[in-house]
Amino acid sequence: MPDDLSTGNLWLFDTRTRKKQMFEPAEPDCVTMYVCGPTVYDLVHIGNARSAVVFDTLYRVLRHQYKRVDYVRNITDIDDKIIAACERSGEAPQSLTERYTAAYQADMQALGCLEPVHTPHATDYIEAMMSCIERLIQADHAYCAEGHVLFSVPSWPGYGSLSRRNPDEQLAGARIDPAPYKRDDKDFVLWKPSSDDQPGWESPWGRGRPGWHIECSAMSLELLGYPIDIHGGGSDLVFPHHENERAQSVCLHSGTHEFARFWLHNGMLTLGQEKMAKSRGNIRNVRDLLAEHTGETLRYALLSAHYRGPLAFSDKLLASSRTALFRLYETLIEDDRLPNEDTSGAGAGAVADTVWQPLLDDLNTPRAFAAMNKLGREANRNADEGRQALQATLQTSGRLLGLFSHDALQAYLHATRNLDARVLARLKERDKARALKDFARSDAIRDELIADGYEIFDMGAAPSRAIRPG
RNA sequence: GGCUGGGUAGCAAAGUGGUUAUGCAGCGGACUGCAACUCCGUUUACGCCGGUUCGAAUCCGACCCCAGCCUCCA
Repeated sequence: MPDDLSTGNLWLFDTRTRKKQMFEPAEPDCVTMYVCGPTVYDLVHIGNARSAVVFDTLYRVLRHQYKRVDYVRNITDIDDKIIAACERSGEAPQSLTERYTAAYQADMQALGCLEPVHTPHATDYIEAMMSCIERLIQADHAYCAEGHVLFSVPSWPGYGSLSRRNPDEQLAGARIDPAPYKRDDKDFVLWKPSSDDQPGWESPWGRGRPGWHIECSAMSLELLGYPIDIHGGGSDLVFPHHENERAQSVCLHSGTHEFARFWLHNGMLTLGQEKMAKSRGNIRNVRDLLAEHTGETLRYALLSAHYRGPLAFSDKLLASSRTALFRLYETLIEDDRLPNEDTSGAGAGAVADTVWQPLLDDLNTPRAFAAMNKLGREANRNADEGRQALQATLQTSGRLLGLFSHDALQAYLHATRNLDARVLARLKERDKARALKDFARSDAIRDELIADGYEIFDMGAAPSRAIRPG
């Protein structure tokens, strides 16, 4: 257990060493982080979003601590699944990938994710990939066979140490038929031939397209250099994707210099008892969820568990997240006004130490949330001076986690306070009836408004109010 | 079969040798004409069996169960 938390250092759990380690960038004040983004052949589901939200939160924490954070999240826009989707629908690949890239970016923005510093599209880096492949061939880590270029797994003894697998002990049977042109069953594709009707690029090995793993090696090298500080992604990418990516990248650098100083992996969302996955048909896509919930509700739900563990996703979770979040909104909103902000929009207070410390401890968002809830309660308990300071601290702390954005608060304010004339009139009527102690009448009006989805608040001597939390 | 993680109250989820996690839900109270909101209090816990210890949910050992990866996957 890190004793040095009090020193203000960030500790992160590294998949490769299976240890929580103190993080420091290789270059002081400049952090490089690469996170695997989506393959854009469909709308993303909430499980995909978890990865984006988790690493966005880490990005925010890093930005809070370091002057510069070069954060890259790629878009895979060349892939067999894209080709298959186009064959089914008849749509051109570029049109399909552009559509789903835009959808992804809109969805992630709705979830409060900041735009990464770079969002490279794989198809813009084909040259870089070919150059990597060429170098791997020259270094005898790759070979050509029947229009394919394959990475030779036995050529690098370090293979398997990220995912802690002994390649020889993996279940050999019941998999895809081992391609006859592979020297070793474990070898994987760097470049594969494309038929005339498939997307492809001319290369020294014929017209073809890159394998999945080489994309990330090439783009991270191109944009962030070598090595990088942090490589992130879902835990289902550890093997084979990150294992392969690491093998390629390390073999491009003499086979001895480590590629990523920290490997971070977020856990899976489960729906019922199973992992949420397209292949199981149990997905909830972000687009549909956003029709029923705010982006911040989804974000709160996704961050309510520690990023490395599984999270049981359900409508109940969303409902409780929404209630909890709206309660915090009400704590921040005073007299139907948004809280004060400084010019940067960061919020007027400082981040609470009780929120910050858990984040430094391997991004413990549940503990940070617990601290925020305590701040909120403390603020509600305080009538005056203390209240404002606590509100400011709460707001700034939430902002750090990508919550309480100006837009979200304003939208909430608008949605809950924007009462039509009929409702206002009924409220007034009810206040009048109450003043006359005509409670049968006042309660009838209240029941009517509640039936319409309003919550009624009596304010003592002041006029009563209604909001509609939706 | 190999490799990872898990099993904490109604639900979700932190914590990890002795001290309230937290949120939602429930219950009781204050407030209220009654409610709601808010606040205060509070009921349900640490898979099973042993062991170590003054003390274990937390450490050790065995066992049971669950999930993920080994094939595209966040």
